[in-house]
Amino acid sequence: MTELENRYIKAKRALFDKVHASLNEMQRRAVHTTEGPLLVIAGAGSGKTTVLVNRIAQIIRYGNAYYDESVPARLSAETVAAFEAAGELSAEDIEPLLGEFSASPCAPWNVLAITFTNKAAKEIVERLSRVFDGDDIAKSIWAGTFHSICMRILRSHSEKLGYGGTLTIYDADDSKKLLTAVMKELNIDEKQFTVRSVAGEISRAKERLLDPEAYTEEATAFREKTCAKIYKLYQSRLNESNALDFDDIIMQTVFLLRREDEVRRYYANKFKYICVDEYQDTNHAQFELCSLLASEWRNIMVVGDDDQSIYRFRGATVENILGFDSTYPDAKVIKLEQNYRSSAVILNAANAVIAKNTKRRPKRLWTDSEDGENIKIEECEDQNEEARRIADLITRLVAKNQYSYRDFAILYRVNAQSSTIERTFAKSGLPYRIYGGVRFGDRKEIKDVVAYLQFINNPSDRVRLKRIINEPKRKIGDTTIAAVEAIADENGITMFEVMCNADKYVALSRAAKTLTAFAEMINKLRAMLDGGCPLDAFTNAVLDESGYRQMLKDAGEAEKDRLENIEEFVSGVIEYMNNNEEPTLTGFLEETALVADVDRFDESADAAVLMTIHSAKGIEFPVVIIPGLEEGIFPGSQALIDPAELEEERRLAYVALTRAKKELYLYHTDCRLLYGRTMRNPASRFIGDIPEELVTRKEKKKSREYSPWGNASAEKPRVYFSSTDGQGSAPHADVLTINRPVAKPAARKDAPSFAAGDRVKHPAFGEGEVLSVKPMGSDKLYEIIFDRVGTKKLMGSYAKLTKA
DNA sequence: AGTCAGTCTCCTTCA
DNA sequence: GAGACTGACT
Repeated sequence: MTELENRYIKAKRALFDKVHASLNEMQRRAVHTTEGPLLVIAGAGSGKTTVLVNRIAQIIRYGNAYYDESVPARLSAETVAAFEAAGELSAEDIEPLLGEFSASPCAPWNVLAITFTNKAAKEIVERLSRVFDGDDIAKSIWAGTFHSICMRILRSHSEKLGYGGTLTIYDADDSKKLLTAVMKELNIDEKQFTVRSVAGEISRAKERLLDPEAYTEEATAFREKTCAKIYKLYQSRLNESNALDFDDIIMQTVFLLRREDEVRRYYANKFKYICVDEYQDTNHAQFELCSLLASEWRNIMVVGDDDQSIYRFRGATVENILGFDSTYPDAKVIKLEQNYRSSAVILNAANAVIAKNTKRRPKRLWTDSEDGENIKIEECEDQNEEARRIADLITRLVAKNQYSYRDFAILYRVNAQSSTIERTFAKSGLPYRIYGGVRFGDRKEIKDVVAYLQFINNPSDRVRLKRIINEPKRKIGDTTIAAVEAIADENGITMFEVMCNADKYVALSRAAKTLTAFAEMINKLRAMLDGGCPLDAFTNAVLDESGYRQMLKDAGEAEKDRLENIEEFVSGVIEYMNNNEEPTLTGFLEETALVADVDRFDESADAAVLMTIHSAKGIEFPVVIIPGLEEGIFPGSQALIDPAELEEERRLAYVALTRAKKELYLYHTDCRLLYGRTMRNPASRFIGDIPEELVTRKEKKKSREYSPWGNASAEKPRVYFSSTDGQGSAPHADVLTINRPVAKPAARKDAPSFAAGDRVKHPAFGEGEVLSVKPMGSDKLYEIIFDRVGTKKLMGSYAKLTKA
């Protein structure tokens, strides 16, 4: 290397260091390592997304310019002259020279970024738009979930797939329905083989890229052989309906790339740079997909944290991230261990808990930040006291103006824990939001309407046909449906074709009229669509022609919510039309299938957040509260017998602890009512793993005082905040006194009172209407239906209600 | 075909 | 303890 070249490289690197001056050393190294396989182990809160975004920006701006090999064979006369004039070139001087001849900048569409959630993909695109000051570049990179990327590939090569007509995606619910039908058809004993377990088995087979034939070959035990039979029929039923389940989307893409070498070469050449987020959550099929896509350029970067692998139960294999450097022996490994999120105390506690795992890459997070508050551990009598203490804590800290409600997150192991907490919060008027539960797209009415659209779009879809054929009621019962299906199978045609010609089949004579009427309606709607009817008008036509809307209207008050949801769905269609230049029904349906929820999680509301630890991954909160730290709950009961399961629970605990920025509160109880049973469990081993010097324990009140009714299941405590004067309607007068919160939420003696029918406003829940008022001592319990969040019960003196 | 009562199940979850 | 599901009855 000549003297000049050395000076050139030095100047070049100075430039890149300057561009990324805000990053730390390791982050910068990750951003600059653009060539070859790269594994980035990104600890919790270590700036993973920042690295990902900056690295993609670096690639698009400068290609492989950082690298020595990218020194031009001969520096141009211009550069040589520049060096001669300046002696040493500064960072600024080198930039214009760089782009011209040494770097090979990379077109954005040659970059592929794969994530697990739409939210993560969206965040990458948004942050890139900010870097490039506009959408154009950010929108042209291929960024998306595994499933959306695969659908994009599958769609472009549908002719090679062997599916005829329009593809349909079956969600977990549809798949289970089909599976139930298949198992019934094969006379499988439902006691011995639950749909749930068989669905899991097939899902795992697909994750391991075993098609029915390959799976059958592997099957030895009776159980596997039975599953093989089911899998075979299930898969052929999917094919008949032109349907893919979620696992198919990945598996069929891998098969396509393996089978069609020119397709593989096309994508592998196209994607010069590949980034995979949350690599610890990938399964075998996803691993294989990445390998195939990276097979030409081998510029594959994977980011993840083996300590945060918490999806083993859905097929993720930590081995992918643990073994990345043996899959790619030339891989560079960079660890991001500086944490920018949590206090030192929180971080040390998390380190101590995770250190007990054996299957992990050794690492230790560190931080520059201060020690911070000790971790508080509280022991309670039962889940009711636990919930009350949590409510008190939040109320107290908010009253001190230390935090707002939105700064608190209550993270639990199982959803069943949420109900007690929710009830307690509602009673004290403490604003909260629950994440999880029934999603918009999972609601029956939405699934029904989507099924109509799916069926019109793809009339071979049997599962959706069965869903809508008698909804609203058309007097087409199970017997008729079974007859139609049998005829379709015999003649190798679709059920819909049978229905169109129902009058020609003797077996259907009785139902022929209703069947043809249904078929005509579908054909009419199909014609509207083909005639270019806009999607929103079309959706409305479907709702009217099918009688679905009328059915809900007729039900009146009982189905008011559903009717509203349907109208919201139509708004969703309009939104899709506004966001897409060429809106199509197929496009809309695919988006609905792959985008779980239009984030209905209102981040702006000032309310405490309730969610499972799993759904909290990737989010941070100033104060994290973890209830239920008991053996058998967290770690869960299965973990007590299975060491691998225990390691997963430990990782889950690590994720939970590292969500906290400033303060951490851990709760455990002596006895707990869960799933209708009262249990007594010792405190979680994870509590014991935290070094004592980081902990402040809060003494339990003497149990005699706290539990006058003894066994929690013996008598249910009712209302604790029943009145401000102690004369309430609680079962025991002393209960009321003793259970009064240590620091009560600010009760308002002057609280305005409302009557049923009044419109009221709540700081967190928004506006609503009072449904009923029950006097409780000197206070009132309101049942209010809020416009946005539904019905809540609130105590008048605690809830900050105003007239709307 | 629809309703009601008894039965069963229950971890975590994204596409 | 709650919700989903099943099966018998009308």
